[in-house]
Amino acid sequence: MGKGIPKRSEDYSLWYNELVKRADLAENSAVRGCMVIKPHGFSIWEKMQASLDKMFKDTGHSNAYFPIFIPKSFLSKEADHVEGFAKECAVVTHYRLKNAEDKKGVIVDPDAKLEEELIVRPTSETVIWSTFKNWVQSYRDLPLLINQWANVVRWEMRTRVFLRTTEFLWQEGHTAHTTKGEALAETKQMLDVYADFAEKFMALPVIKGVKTESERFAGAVDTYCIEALMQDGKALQAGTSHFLGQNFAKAFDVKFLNKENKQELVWGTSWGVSTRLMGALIMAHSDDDGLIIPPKLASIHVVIVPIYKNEGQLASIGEKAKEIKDSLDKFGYTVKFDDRDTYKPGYKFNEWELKGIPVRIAIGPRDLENGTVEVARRDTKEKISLKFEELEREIPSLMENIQQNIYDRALKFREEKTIHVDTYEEFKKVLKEKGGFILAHWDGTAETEERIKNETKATIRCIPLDSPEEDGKCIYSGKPSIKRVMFAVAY
RNA sequence: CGGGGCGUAGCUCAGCCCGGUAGAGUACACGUCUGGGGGGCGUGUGGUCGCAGGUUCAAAUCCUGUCGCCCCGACCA
Repeated sequence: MGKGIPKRSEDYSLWYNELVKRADLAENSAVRGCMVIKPHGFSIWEKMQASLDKMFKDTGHSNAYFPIFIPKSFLSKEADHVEGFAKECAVVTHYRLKNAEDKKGVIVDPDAKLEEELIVRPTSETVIWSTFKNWVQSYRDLPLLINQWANVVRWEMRTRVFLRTTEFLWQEGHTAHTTKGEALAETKQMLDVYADFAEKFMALPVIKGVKTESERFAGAVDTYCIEALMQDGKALQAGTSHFLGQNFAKAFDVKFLNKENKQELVWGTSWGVSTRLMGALIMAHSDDDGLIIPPKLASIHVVIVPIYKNEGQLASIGEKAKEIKDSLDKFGYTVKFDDRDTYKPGYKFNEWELKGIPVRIAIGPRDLENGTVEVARRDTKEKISLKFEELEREIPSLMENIQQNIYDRALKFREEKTIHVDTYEEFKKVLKEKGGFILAHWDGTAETEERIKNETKATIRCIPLDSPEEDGKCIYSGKPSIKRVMFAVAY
C-alpha cells in the first residue's frame, strides 16, 4: 500500500474500505462483522447524534431506554415482523460459563440453560409495545413520543463497515397515537426531520419516498424513506419512518379509552437512522485524497499547522495560533493547533486532508513577517492568503461556503445521474452505463419488481413523494401506470 | 450455505513448487541534517512462520486435520 489511498475510479469499494481505515474512522474487530468505531469516526457520529437529538426534542420527543434482550415469545406476536427478522437474530441460550475439564479455557455451563431464550434486539418494537400496553389507559396518556439511542444486532451474512455491520448504533423512535391521521402525520414529520438533517447537516441531498410492499419494514403498513445517491451511482437508504397502523397495538393489545368511554386500539409509528449514515457521508462527499466532512459535523473545524525552523519561530507561531483559536472560539468553531514536533508540515497536510478537516491554516516565518496566514479549504483544496485580522470575518463565511458547496456538488451529481426512461432497453442501458436514479413507469406488481431485480439487480428504491401523476406504460409489462417510481442498484 | 483466496514483524507482503533453522518495504525507537505538500542519512527494536498432529537427521516449506479471516454470490438498514 502506497502513501495515498486507492482511486475511486479504479476500485470504489477498495477506496471506501481504505479510506475508513486510513482516516481513522473505524476498523474491523475481533468479532466478525463488528467494527470498532475510532475516536475520529465516533466524533462525527456524536455530532450527528447531537443534532438529531435536538431535532427530536424540538418535535416533542423524549429519550428513554429499553433492554437489549427480548424474550423470544415477544418476537412471535406480530406475524410479518417475525418473518422479517427471524433469519438474522442472535439468541442468548445460557447465562453462565465454567472452567473446561482440561483447564484450558471456559465452556458454556450446560446446567445454566435459560428457560426462555432471549433475543438480542434487531429492533425494539416488540419490547416497547409490550411496555406501551402498561403506559396507555386513556386518550389522555397519548400521544407517547419516545426515542432511544441504542445498539442493535442483525446477523447479516455479508457485512461492510458502517454500511452493514452485525452490531450497529442507531436511534429508534416509537410513538403511539389516538388517530390514524395523527400517526401518519408523525411518520411524515419524522421523515421531514431526517431529510432536513441529511440536507442541512450532512450536506446530502435526499429523495423522500414511500417503499413498495416488498421493501417495506416487516410489520409496517407503510414505510417512508430518504434515499441518497453515492458517487459510484448506487443508492443508499439513509433513513426510514414507518407508519405501523394498528399492527403492533393489536399484537400487544395496546388500547385506550376514548372520550366516549370506548376501547380503541392505538396507532403507531417507528423511525430510525443508524451509523450507516457514516457510510453515506463518506461515499457522498469524499475524494481520492480522503474524507471531506461538512463543517456542521466536524469536531475539528480548523487545524493550524506551524512551519518553523527553530523553537523561537514555533513559539511566535504558537502565540498567533492561540489568538486565532480564541477569536474563532466565539463562533463555536473548534481549532486545533498541531504543534507536534514529530511530523513534518507536508505530512500533517496530508494527514488532516485524509481526515477531512474542513479548513487548514498554515503559518510560517514568511507569514509572521507579512502578518498573513495561508488558508486552505478541504473541499476544493483551494488556498488563499489572508491577513490575521481578516480571519474572524472570513472563516465563518468560508465554513458556510464549504457546507453549501459540498451540498451543491452532491446535488448536481445526483441531478446528472437522475434519468427518465420509457423502455426496458433504455433502462438496462442507462443502468449499465451510468447507474444512478432511474425514473420509470411500473405496473405496481411485486412480480414485475422481482423480475426486474433478478434481471438487472436494480430495485425500486421508492415511489418519490413529489412524483407527479403522469400516464404511462410499465417499462417491463407495458401495463398502464400513473406514476413514475425510482429505480437504482442499492447498497 | 455455494464459489474463490489468504493466515510469516504493528501493517503490506516475499520465501514454500525444489526441506537446511527467517527476509524486504513500511511503521516504531535513537542520533543527525532538515522543515511552505507524505524528507535524507546512520544505528537499532521487533517474528513459538494461525493451531494440532504426522513424515524426516532436519519443516515456514511436504502430508493430515483443525481454527480463523477476506472477497464474490443468495439475504438485508
